[in-house]
Amino acid sequence: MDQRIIKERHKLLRYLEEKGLRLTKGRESVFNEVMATHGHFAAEELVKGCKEHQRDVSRATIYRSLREMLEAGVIRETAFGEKHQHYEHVYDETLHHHARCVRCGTFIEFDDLGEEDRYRPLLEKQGFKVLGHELHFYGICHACQ
Amino acid sequence: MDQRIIKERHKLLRYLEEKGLRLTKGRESVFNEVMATHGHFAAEELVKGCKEHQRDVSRATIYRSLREMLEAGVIRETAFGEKHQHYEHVYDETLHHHARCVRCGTFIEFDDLGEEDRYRPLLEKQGFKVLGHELHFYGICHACQ
DNA sequence: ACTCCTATGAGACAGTGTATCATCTTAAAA
DNA sequence: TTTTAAGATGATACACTGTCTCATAGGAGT
Ligand SMILES: [Zn+2]
Ligand SMILES: [Zn+2]
Ligand SMILES: [Zn+2]
Ligand SMILES: [Zn+2]
Repeated sequence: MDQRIIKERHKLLRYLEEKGLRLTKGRESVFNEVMATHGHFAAEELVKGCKEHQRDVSRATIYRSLREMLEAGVIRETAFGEKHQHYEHVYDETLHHHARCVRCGTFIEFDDLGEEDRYRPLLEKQGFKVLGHELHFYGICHACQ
Repeated sequence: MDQRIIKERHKLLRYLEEKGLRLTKGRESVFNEVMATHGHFAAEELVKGCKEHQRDVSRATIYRSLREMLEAGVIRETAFGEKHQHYEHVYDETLHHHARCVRCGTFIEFDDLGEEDRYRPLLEKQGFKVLGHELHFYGICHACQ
C-alpha cells in the first residue's frame, strides 16, 4: 500500500487516540473510500461511493467521520461557492487552483505556477474571460493553536 | 447619492432591459439593501435586512433578484467552504483576500499585495499558521460568451 | 376595457447537514 | 466469565437553504 496513505492513517489514528476514539470498521470504510477518491468530492458522493465500494455505512456515521478526518488534517474543505461542501484528501495534493465560470459553473483546474500574474494570460488563452480572483488561505488561527 | 452606486444601478437597468424585465419596487428594494450592506452577506441575512430596512419582499423575490444581480455583474459570489452562499457587491470592491481558520471558522481579511509570497509572512506574524492556499479565479468560460 | 406578459408571494418541495435516542459493540473491570 | 461503562451506530426527526409551482396581481400597450 502507498506509503503516503499509511502516513495519513497514522495521522487519523493519532487523532482518534487523542480523543479516546477507536478506529472502527465504519471509520475505516470512510477513510478507505476517501483515499480511493481522487480530486474533489462532496459528502453525498462519498455516501454513495461508500455503499458501493465499502461496507454499508449510515449517512450519520459518514458525516461524523468526515468531521473527524477534517479535524485530524487528513482531508480539507474546498470552497467553490456551491451549495454543498466539497472535500479532498491531502496526501496526494499537488497544489492546484481553480477557475470557475459564473454562468455554468464549469471548472478549469491548473497547477500552481508560483506567481499570480502568470495565470491570467493562460486562462485568457483558453477563452476564459477573467472577471476577478480570490486568494484563499486556510490554516489555524492564533486562538486555536 | 454615491456616483458608483448610480453606475451599478445602470448596470442592473441595462441587464433588465436586455432581458425584457422591469425595475420594480421589489427589485429596487433588494438592490438598495445590497448596496447598503458592506462586506459579505448571506442570502438569508439579506432577507432579514430587507424586511427591516426596505419594504417587505418575499424570499422568492429576493432569491430571484440575487440571481439577476449576479448575472448583471452587480454582485459576485464569494466562497468560504460554508454551507450557504455568500455574496458581496462589486462597486466598492477593494481587492482583498481571506484567511480562514479551519478550526473555528474565523476570517482574517487583507488587501491585495500583488504577489502570493508576501502573504505568508504577514499571516504567520499575526499568529496564523498557514496550512495551504487556494487561488480561485472567476469569470466566463469560452462556451458561455 | 381587453390582452398579454411580467411580477409576486405562499407554500410545497428537495438537498444537505445536524441532533436525538435507542440499541449494539467493545473493552476493561470485577 | 459476567458485569459495567463508554463509545459507535443507524433510524429518524429536524433545521436550514434554496428552488419550483401556481394562482393572482400589476403594468403597458391595443
Ligand atoms: Zn482541485
Ligand atoms: Zn460557462
Ligand atoms: Zn471579503
Ligand atoms: Zn481559530
